[in-house]
Amino acid sequence: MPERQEGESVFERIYMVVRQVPPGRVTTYGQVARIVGGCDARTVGYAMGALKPGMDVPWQRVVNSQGKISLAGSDQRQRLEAEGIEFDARERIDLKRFGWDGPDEAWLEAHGFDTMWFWNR
DNA sequence: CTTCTGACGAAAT
DNA sequence: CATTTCGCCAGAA
Repeated sequence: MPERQEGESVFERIYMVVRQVPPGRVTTYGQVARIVGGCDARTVGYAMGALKPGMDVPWQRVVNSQGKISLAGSDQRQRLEAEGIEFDARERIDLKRFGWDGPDEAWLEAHGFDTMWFWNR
């Protein structure tokens, strides 16, 4: 079974996964937590909140399970629209259209994540 | 060492 | 639909 590498905190593994989300697609706090394993959606939120300038993580591509933006008063919506993502009249993103499928099995394997996620996704 | 504090989610009520 | 509850974090005070 996959184990965390020495020196890799849960936050660092969360950032690794979020960096895999391509422009024009979004993931959710819960989905990232399921991929990383060993943490929950709340932890992913904490990790995003702990980002510091220069960390190069596409935080704008992480939205909540309802397809809405959780961080009010930011330019998150503008950033996403600039990538081609559309919002409906209720400020929601259609996850069926813009949701990310998640990393492929090879990537999970190469980075020490549980590949069972791939089959349970 | 303890307490507090944040970008969440699913289920039960 | 609105609330409540509780769950594998990290850094600052």
